[in-house]
Parts: sequence; structure tokens; C-alpha cells
Amino acid sequence: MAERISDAEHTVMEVLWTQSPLTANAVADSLEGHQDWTLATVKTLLSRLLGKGAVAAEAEGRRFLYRPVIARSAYVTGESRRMVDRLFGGKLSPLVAGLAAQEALTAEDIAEIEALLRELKK
Amino acid sequence: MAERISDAEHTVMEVLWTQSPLTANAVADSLEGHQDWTLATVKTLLSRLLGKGAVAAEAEGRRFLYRPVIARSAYVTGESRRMVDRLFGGKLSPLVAGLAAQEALTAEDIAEIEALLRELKK
DNA sequence: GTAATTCGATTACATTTGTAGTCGTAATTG
DNA sequence: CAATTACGACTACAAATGTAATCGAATTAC
Repeated sequence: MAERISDAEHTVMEVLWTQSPLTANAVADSLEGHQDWTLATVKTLLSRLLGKGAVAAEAEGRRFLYRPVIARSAYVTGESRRMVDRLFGGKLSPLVAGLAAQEALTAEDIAEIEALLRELKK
Repeated sequence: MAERISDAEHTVMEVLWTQSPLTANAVADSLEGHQDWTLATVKTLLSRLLGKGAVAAEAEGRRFLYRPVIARSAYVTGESRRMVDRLFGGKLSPLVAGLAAQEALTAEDIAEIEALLRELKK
């Protein structure tokens, strides 16, 4: 039933989506420099993710190897849906318009999206 | 410096973006049915929003009239940017692709976005 | 084989959030 | 004017979150 994943937890998920299974230590190492957390913090986040059923742990000797249970695509889809619903009443075009107004769209982005849409119309 | 607005607070902001200035009571009334909060809850949220500088209050006799300080467009832009950055490394096309895969895009949406993009290319 | 290290589990603790309740005072109603 | 009502301010309090420290058991290193 997919409990909400917090921002900090999401950061950990990204590591596991990139590579898994990983020990708590390996996850912490992966974050090194990018996110300055102590090992303790990473362990807490992994425990919470376990509790939420977002990751699974498989014992390897005395420690655990963690792996994502939910797929990144599913997560990302859910989150974007949530956001588009909340902010734009479910319509995507105002999002595109908003980002465009912000000049957050490069010519390349535009070309990519156009290609995508052409694909969709088939 | 734009403190984060929580979900509940955002709900209140939406009311004020629709109509303002409003008294706490009027805000609560607006939410009636849609969101079942006591007046006390709405007042708390308005106070927090005041503290965060997201709304301003102008005294009208003994009570206050609240109005948004930050524009909806600015909020929405910030949030969507945040989300697109977090989930898609700042690229919009994967978002469009994801929603499309979810069949969250109607033919109309597609047409609208295409029109938008054509406009942008000028 | 004793000391140091390494794990997961447990506990900690401040802040934010959701959701109200209470209190003192000002205004309104009789 | 007295009783009630309407307000904002302050207080409450549990859950979630960010960020760790500690503890007990296992393991590794001398």
C-alpha cells in the first residue's frame, strides 16, 4: 500500500536503484561527498525503508544486503502523478508552460518532447 | 527565503489564491465539505503560513484579512522545478514519457503541449 | 585468546506537520 | 449592563522526519 517515502529516504533509494544489493556501508560510501551522513544515519534510513516495505534485506553472513522492492519507475510515476494532480489539476500542459516560462526548457528538450508526442499519436 | 509549505498549508493557500483577502472563517467555510477541518485547525495553518511569510494579514477591526504573499505561479514553478530536478535530473521529457506510459495523457493534452512547443520555438 | 572493530537493533532528540483545544478579551445580543 | 459569541494567541500532543549515539553480540586482528 506504499507508504510515503521521505526526502532523505528517497536519496537512499536512488543509490539502491543505481546498484544493488548493497550493504549499509556500501550505501553510505556511495553517498560520500554527495550527502554527508554518518553511517548511523544511513542505517536508520535503511531500517525505515525496510519498515515501509520499500526495500528488502537478505542476510549475508552477519550483515544484510539491501535491495529495492519498489521499482524506480513505479515510484517516479506515482510521485509525478501526485504532483501534477496537486499543482495542475492533473493536466500536464500547464507544467510544460510553467517550466517554459522559467526558461527551463532547452531547444533540445523541446525537440525530445515533440518526438515523444509524435510517437504517442501513432 | 521561501520556507517550505506543507501539504495542509498548501490546501489553505489554494483557497487564498482563488479568492482573497479572506478572514480565517471565510477560509474555513471555503474548505467545508472538501476538507473537514475545525476552525482551530485552519487558524493554526494560517498562523504558520504567516510565520513562513507565505501570507500577510491586514487587520480589519478585531480580525484579520489574509492574502497570499507568494504568487501561485511562483509556488507552482518552484515545486515543479524541485520535482523535475529530483526525479528526472532536471529533464522534462522523461516526465512526459512517464505520464504517457501511464496513459495519463489524452489526445487533447498532447495537442495542447504541441501547440505550446510550437509557440516556444518561435 | 583478548582487544578492537563491525553490525544490526534500540534509543534519542529536535523539528515539522496534522489536527485541535484553551484562554483572555473584545464585540454583540438581549 | 450581563451573557454569549467570536477572535487571535498560546498551548497541546502524537506522528513523521532528519540526524545521530549507544549497546550487545559477532568477528577480526594482533
